[in-house]
Amino acid sequence: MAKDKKLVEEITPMSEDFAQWYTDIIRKAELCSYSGVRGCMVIQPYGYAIWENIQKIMDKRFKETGVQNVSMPMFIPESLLQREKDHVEGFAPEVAWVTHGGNEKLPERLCVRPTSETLFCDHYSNVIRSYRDLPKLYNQWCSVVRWEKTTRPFLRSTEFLWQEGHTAHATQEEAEECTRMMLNLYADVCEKELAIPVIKGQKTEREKFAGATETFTIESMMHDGKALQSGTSHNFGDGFARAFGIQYLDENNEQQYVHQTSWGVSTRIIGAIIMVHGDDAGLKLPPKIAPIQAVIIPIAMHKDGVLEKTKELKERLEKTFRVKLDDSDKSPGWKFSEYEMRGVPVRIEMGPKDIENNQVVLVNRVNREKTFVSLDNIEDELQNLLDKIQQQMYDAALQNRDGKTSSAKTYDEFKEIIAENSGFVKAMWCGDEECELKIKEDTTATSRCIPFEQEKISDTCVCCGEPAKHMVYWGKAY
RNA sequence: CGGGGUUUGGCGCAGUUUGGUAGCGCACUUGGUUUGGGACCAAGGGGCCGCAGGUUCGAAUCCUGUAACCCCGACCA
Repeated sequence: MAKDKKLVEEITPMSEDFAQWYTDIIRKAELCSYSGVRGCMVIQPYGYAIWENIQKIMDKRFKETGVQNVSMPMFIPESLLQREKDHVEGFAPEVAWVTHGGNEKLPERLCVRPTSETLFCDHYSNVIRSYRDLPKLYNQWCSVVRWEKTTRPFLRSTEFLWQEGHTAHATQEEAEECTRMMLNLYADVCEKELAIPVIKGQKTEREKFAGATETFTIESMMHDGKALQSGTSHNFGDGFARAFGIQYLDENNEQQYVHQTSWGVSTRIIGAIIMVHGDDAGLKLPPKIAPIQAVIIPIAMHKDGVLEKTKELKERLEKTFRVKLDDSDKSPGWKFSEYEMRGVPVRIEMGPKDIENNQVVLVNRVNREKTFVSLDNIEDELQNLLDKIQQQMYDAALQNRDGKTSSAKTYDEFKEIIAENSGFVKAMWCGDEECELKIKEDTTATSRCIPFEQEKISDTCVCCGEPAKHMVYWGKAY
């Protein structure tokens, strides 16, 4: 259709330039815009509303597991940051420093938190005395700052919003269990609420968090086949506890070190939602987190009491759903495209013909399928359609991922797949960091994770041919 | 931090080669006609040409410096 052409002019087609498509979507849908500070973005109302919905869902789930919210300072004294060796080495290159308070030079410079392990540890060392004080299950919603070399909206910005959970436990088993539980929680939120299928697994030594004994991750695949680490959960063992002196007296009156975890999900997940679900017409938002679940478009709204009827419908539906009525004097066609671009899952058209027949038209954002439904049971029909869309989006994302996942037995095969079509490659690995590095140098692909669900592709490492220890997902990543 | 590109009303661009005081489309405002896939007519408003120096009677245009953004690599959520 000729009109469709005009529509896509404003959004670069994915197939032409995926990166430009991503930037176009963000700008056109008004998710965020650049600010006066390099790499820092203004998250606009529509983008922030998505974050708020994710927050609500996750916060509720955290609390169901006994987690409490707290707020930590945004500054970390340099000496505190340096307490744990691996941690400071990991983060020091990318921290911002505060050197002055007013006109006075500070006696010790303060780092703007890149993550808050050290603050939580310092606090825990002050408040934990007895096994009766454990576990501590804290979380905070905040922003952190990392002076990244290159930035991209949502995916990598200098300052970003996230939640960081930090827990302290009496035993290693408890900490390990918590680490896995939170990873499962993240995976469940991604799959059930955001309609993003994920692969759960463990990061290799090389890819794990600075200071952790083990890092678990959920990896998702974007529409272009690239991987995005979408959430992580770390087990710290007692490493931080030893560095910060976090000890408690156990039941036998003996001093013990606590075992800790931390886990986080950031606004990067919004980037995942955009890149997993979107298409050339714009965003597609999963109904469960869409700020607007259905938009009502009046047709010929100055005729036959259309406007009044659509207002009535809005008041009726907003008791159950997040709905918007667009009664601006833009043409209906403009509105159709606009709300598709903004990813609103369902469009409800209501015009004189519909009013005459006591019906409305529901249009599915995923496939533009139209259904005529009676006003009598509109609530049920809308709920069914939203559920259906949620499922369709998950299925489509899963299909895309599976279609771009392959396995390789030989190194030539491996290199060929990575070079031709980006995506996940399942291949065996000997466990040696040398091979990981070589693969990265040869192909730019990195180990995404050692999945919990192992398969045996072959007996030997895809790179060096030595006996294999694990099956690993490899891929190019954001 | 390396290699490449861009920067001119809100957005997208032309103008730069050959210096002469800024233009187009969309968006915006007002009025009217419209409305089932980005409507039409008419009248308006809006730009220290990224920033700082320099050359010149005169700079968006030439020279120097600098910043931001985008893409490709190295580092990360």
